[in-house]
Amino acid sequence: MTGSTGPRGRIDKRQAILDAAFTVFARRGYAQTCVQEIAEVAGAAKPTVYNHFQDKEALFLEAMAAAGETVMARNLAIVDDIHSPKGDLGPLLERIAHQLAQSCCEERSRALRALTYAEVNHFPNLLETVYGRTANRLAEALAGKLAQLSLAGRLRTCDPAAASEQFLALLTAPMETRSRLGTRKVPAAEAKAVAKTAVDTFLRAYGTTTTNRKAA
Amino acid sequence: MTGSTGPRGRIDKRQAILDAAFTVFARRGYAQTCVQEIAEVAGAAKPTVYNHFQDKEALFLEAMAAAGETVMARNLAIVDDIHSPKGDLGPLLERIAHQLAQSCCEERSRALRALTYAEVNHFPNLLETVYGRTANRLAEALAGKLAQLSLAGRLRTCDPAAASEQFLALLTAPMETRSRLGTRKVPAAEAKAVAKTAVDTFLRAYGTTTTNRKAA
Amino acid sequence: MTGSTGPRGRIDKRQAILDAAFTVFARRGYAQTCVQEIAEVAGAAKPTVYNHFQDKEALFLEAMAAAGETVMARNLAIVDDIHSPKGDLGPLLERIAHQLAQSCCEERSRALRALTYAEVNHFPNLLETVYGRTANRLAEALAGKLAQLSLAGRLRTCDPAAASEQFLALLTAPMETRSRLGTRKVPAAEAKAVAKTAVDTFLRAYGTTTTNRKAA
Amino acid sequence: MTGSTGPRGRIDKRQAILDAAFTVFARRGYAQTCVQEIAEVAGAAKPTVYNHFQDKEALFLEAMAAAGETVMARNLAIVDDIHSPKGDLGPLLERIAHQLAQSCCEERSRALRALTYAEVNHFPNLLETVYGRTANRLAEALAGKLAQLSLAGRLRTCDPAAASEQFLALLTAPMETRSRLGTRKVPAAEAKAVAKTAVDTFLRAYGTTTTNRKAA
DNA sequence: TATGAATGAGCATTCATTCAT
DNA sequence: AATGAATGAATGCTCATTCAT
Repeated sequence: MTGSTGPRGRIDKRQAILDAAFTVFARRGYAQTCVQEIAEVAGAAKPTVYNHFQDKEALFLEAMAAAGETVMARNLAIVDDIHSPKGDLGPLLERIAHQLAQSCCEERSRALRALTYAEVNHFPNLLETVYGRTANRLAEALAGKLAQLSLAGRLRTCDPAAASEQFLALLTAPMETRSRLGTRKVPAAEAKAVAKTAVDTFLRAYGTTTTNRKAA
Repeated sequence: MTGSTGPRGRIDKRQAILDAAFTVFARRGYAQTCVQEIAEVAGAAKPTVYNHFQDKEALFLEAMAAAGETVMARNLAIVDDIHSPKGDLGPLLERIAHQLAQSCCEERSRALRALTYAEVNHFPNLLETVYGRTANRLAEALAGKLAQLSLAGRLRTCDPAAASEQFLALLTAPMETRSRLGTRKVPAAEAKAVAKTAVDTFLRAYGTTTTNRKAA
Repeated sequence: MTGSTGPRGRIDKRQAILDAAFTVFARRGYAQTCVQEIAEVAGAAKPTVYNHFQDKEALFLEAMAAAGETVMARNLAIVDDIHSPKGDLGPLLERIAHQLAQSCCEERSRALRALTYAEVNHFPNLLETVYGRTANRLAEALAGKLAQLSLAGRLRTCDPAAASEQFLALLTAPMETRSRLGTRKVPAAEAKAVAKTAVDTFLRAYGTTTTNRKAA
Repeated sequence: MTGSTGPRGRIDKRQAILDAAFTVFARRGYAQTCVQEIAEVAGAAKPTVYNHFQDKEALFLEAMAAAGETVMARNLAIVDDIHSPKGDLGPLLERIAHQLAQSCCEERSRALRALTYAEVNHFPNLLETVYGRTANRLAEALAGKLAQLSLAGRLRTCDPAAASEQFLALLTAPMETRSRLGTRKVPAAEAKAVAKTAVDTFLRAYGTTTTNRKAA
């Protein structure tokens, strides 16, 4: 017995609306999205949407924040796997890089970026609620890990923030191009190659002799 | 003598509308833009807009293509300045990098990217008419230059396309972050620092001993 | 007690819009009619019109069909009164003719004809949905009655369809002229005279000796 | 020498516009017609139309009047052929009837009727300038001829106006139906049959023994 | 005279939002 | 809480008409 459907129903409905909202916003953009379609996708009536959210703007911001939360959690989990390995650093970083590449190409992630980009003029809050909590947060987490590797002597002494920024740059920018702004699915092999090339360049720039790169 | 203003009126009006259109589309996004505002900014009446362009979509696409043309021309001109210098490669690349960084942060450039990103689902043509003619074209031009440097022994043997892709990645992605998706003007000093760091990493990864980097 | 006004509201509104639509279309013609005026006449807001009908075209077609339905019902009822009388056929036919003359001069009927005539090029469907269900249907019903009279020996043997066609022609065409295409109300006396002359000619052409016309 | 093309050109242009106007008005109806299309069909520019005619309304009225003139002339010519024949009246009337049937089915004629019908509310003048000069005028001319036949003893004593009215009614109303309001071309054979049936009924009602009908 | 260009006014249609149930 | 119905406010687009050449 899961209990009465009363309070549970509400929560589910609210969540369903949030999910539907992000889906439709992602598909059409903010202005082209009509609340009617969100309601339909959520399996609710239009007024129900307004019972849960103040208006279209609020719904958009909440849906974006929620999606940002999800994306960030996944990315942080990936980065959190970084540790100072006993052997080569390369394979570890490549695995991480590949996972991040996959993650940033996934639909929700792409939509989040596109919507933020498109609407940041109209909703400056997105910078904090979304960008700050995803891109920035990820860069910080990665910087932390890189600092540890640096202290452990596995990377040369450097500004971890800059290193993190460049690691992500070498990863995300090429993936963006390869996916044609997200309109094309990047084959796993290509994503792996991008990750490998990124790590290769990264280690050439930031590695130490103890990094034990193959090339060394 | 600039000639009579007679026939000029037409061309100027059309151009004025195109310019106004890009300005307003950049400010508001495609759907939030109303033709009325474009007309006002262009100093014309609404029907005049429709005399020159089929409809809002066509106007958007033409305005985007024109802006893409402009942006591309500037970027290509910057890259075209690359040559095999007698002395250090570093200063040359840093100058190029700085100019590109400035260029990609400039308003038109940013708006073009944001609008393409936001509307590529609705107007798949943008991929060709805008993205292909700006980002891709720039990457190709840079790859050509890097290939020459490689042949000249100033860069290690490498895949010039990959090198180009990474050079641009190290430049544009950090600038994107620093400018907070274009909502903040990046100080010249910061842009210069980004350029320097990018070139530093690039040369560590792709330079040769004859590159004569300071660090060497 | 007519019951709660709750669910009625919907049906009434829709009907009110249909009625208003026909009124305004009749007054102005299809293209000159603006939905705004229909809404006003119906006591509704413009979007309400669009909640009930797909678009202006659909509204027009439904309003025409509904009006056709009404007109047809009345005309069929009139014709249905024809029977084989014991005495003279003349008075009966004259009564019927007079009623039909009145009916086809009435505003709704005239408007239906005029609108069908005017828009049949743009809405070929009108031929079926309106013309077929009014003019044609009436002619068929009358033909049936005339066939019965013929079998009863009250009319000479003839093609009932042709007789029906001519009976109606003798009635409607003159009424059309007399009413100046519907811009003038035909006095009852004049309508009666038209009916009488029509029946007179009809019986001269189709009557038998047992018809017992005065002239006989 | 036909002289300079100056004044001639103007006249031709004006006529071309009038013709084009009627063509397009007939095709689309008054309100749906845009001056642009008239200009195109006439091979002129829009302002040229306004150089010749005050505005759209004036153009419409003139085009209608001109078309009415043409139609009337043809119909009067047909009726004018009626004379008191030596032999049977039937064949003569049938020939006349057939010609009138053809004439009233012809495109210009139909369009004139439909447009008058549709716009008589908006342009009451049409009643005089068009209807009066076509339908009424035709009925009068025919009445004159029938009066002569009556005096000549070839038709029974009667009200010639009523006889004329009914003759035309028996002709035009069925043709209207058969042509599905002008959307279908009535085959010559069918038109001939309608004419024959009309004349048959007419002579049964208005003929005399000297009419020498076959049936007699 | 004829015309390319420009415009004021208007209209169908959509949509976010609110009532009444 | 959820919804069918209703609406005020926009917005894209068209068209009759007028300038300026």
